Amino acid sequence: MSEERSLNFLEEIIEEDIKLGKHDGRVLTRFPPEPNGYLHIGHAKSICLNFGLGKKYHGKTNLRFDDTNPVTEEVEYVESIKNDIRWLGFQWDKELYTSDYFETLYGYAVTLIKKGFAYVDDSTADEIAASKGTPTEPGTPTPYRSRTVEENLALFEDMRAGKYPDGAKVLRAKIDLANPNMHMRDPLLYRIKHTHHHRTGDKWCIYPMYDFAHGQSDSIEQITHSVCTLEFIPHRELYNWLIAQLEIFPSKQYEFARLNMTYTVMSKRRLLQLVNEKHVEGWDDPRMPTISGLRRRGYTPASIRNFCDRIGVAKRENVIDVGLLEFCIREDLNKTAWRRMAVLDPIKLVITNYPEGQEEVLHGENNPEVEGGEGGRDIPFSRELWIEREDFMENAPKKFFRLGPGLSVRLKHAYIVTCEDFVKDADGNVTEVHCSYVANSKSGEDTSGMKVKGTIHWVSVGHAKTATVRIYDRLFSVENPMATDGDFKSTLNPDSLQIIEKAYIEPDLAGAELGKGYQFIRKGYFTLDTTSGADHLVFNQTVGLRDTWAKEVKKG
RNA sequence: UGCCCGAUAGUAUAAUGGUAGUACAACUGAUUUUGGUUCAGUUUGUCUAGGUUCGAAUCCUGGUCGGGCAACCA
Repeated sequence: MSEERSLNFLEEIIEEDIKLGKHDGRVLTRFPPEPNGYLHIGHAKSICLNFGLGKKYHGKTNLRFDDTNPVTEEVEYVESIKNDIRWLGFQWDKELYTSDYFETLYGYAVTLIKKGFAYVDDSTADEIAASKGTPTEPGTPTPYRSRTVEENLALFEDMRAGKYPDGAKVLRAKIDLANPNMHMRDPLLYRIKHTHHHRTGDKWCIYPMYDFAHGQSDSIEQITHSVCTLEFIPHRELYNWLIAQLEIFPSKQYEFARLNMTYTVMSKRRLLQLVNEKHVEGWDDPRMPTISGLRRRGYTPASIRNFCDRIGVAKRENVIDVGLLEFCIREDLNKTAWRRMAVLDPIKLVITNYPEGQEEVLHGENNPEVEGGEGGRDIPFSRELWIEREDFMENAPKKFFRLGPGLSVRLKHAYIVTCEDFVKDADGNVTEVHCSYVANSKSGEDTSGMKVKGTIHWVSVGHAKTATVRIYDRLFSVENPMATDGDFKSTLNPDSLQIIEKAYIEPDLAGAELGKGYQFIRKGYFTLDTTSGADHLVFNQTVGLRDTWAKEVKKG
C-alpha cells in the first residue's frame, strides 16, 4: 500500500472543507433516486461515489427517495432500488423520502410568499413558457406577478385545499425575469396534481417541483455535500438562492459527469422504452445495463464496485469502453469461478482403441488460480465424447492447434488423442471424429513423453447432462446508439441473444448453485439464470474469455 | 445570438509552476494440460494562437471544438 492514490476533485473539496473545519469536519452525503425506474450502472457510479465519500471521511450517507412526482413513481421501484443498493454492498444511514417533508416544504413556500418572493400564477403552461423569454431576450411578467402577499397566501391555501383543477394555478418564485440563467426567471415551485401518491396517498394535491424539494431536503437532513450530475449546474444558483431566502442549513451542491458506456443507452426513459416495447424481457434482462440485469447476467458486486473505482470521477463528458466492465468481471471471476466443462456446439469424438463399455473417473480441480485448487470434482470418461465442432477442421492451417486429420491434442484432464478419420453426413457436415488415444498419457501420470500444442474440453456422451445456454452480445451494434439519425432502437443488435437449446454439460454441473459463477473451460463465464430449475438447467453467459485466436483468425 | 461547463494517448484518469504517469484497449515475446491466467516489453497524448515565467498540461488573454440551459420531469 505504498502508492498514494491521487484524489478526485470531490475528495479535494471535502478534504479542504475538513481542513477549514466546515461543519466541524462532519461529512454527510445522500443518494437521491427517483422511484420511477430501475437502477443502472450509471447509478452504480453515483452510489459508489456518494457512499464511498461518506465512508472515506468517516461520515454517513442517506438514501432519499426523491418522490415529488406521483404520476411516474411506484412502490415496486422503491423496493428494487433498495435491493440493488444492498446487493452492491452499501448500507445507508437513514431511509428517507422527500414526501416526508411535504408539510415542511409547504411551510417554506408560505415563508417565501410572506417575504414577497413567491406568487400564485394562473397562466397556462404555454403562457408561462412564453413569458420566460429566450436565452437572448428577457422574460416579461404575467398579470399575476403583482398579486399581494395576502392574495397569494389565500390562493396558495386554496390550491392545497383542492379548490382548483390540475394546471389551473402554480406557485412561482419571484426572482428576476431578465436573469441570464433561465432557471432564475421565476421558476415554478408547486403545481397541482390530483394524483394518488405512493406514500402520502391522497393527502396532497399540490406537489413541489425538483428545485423546491431537492435542496430543501438536503438542508433539512443537513447534507454537507450534495453530489449530482452535470446537467444540474444551472440549477445551483437557484439551489443557493432558495436556501439563502429560507435561511436554512447551507448544503452545497457539486456536480460530476455521469457515466456513459459504449454499445448501450443509459437513461431510465430509454431503458423503460426497451422494456415496454418488448425489445428485452424486462428491466432485469441480462443485456440491460441495469444493476438487476448485470446481476442476472452474472456480474458480481465486487466487479461493479471495482469498475466504478477505475473509471474515475471528473467533470468532463465521457464514454467508457464497455470492454473495461468486461475486464473487471473477468478479473474477478478468473480468481473465483469454478472450472467446468461444457460443449455448446457438439460433434461426437470416438476413441477407436478405447474398449467399448469401459469407463473411468478422472479428477479435475475446481480452480487452478488458487493454491490447492479449492478441491475438485469427478469427471466420467468413456469411449464416446462430445467435443466442440469448432475444435475440428478438415483442412487445418498450420497454426490450428486442435483436431484435424493426423493432428493430436490433449483432452483436458484426460489423454492425448490423435485424429485418424472423420465421418460426414449427406450435407457434408462433419458428424464424427475418430481418434486413437495414448494410454500412458493420462493427466497427472503421463509417461508418454509426447508434447501437444493444444488442449480441448469434452463431455462423455453417456454421462452428459443437458442445459439451455444463452449467449449474449452487445444490445446495440453501434458504439453510440444516440448518435444515429433516426430512432436509437434501429441500432439494436439483432444477434444480442443466441439461445443454445441443448448444450452438453459435465454431470457435476447439475448441482450448480444460483448466484455462483462458473467458467466453462475455453468458453467463458456462466451463471445459472433465475428461471433455471432442477429439471431444466438454464445458464447465462456472463462474458466470454479473452480470445486471441479469434482475433488471429479475423486477421487472416 | 445570451449564460454556464469542459478540453491530457483509441477510451478513461493523474501530474495542483519543475522528468507527462496509471488503467483498459492495441501490438511483440516468454510461460502454460484453458489460444484463458501470469510475466516481460512496445506503440500512441497536453485543442489552438499569443502572453507571464529561468521554467507552463497547470496561471492570463483571444480563438476553436464539444456539452448543457428557455418540462406544471428529476
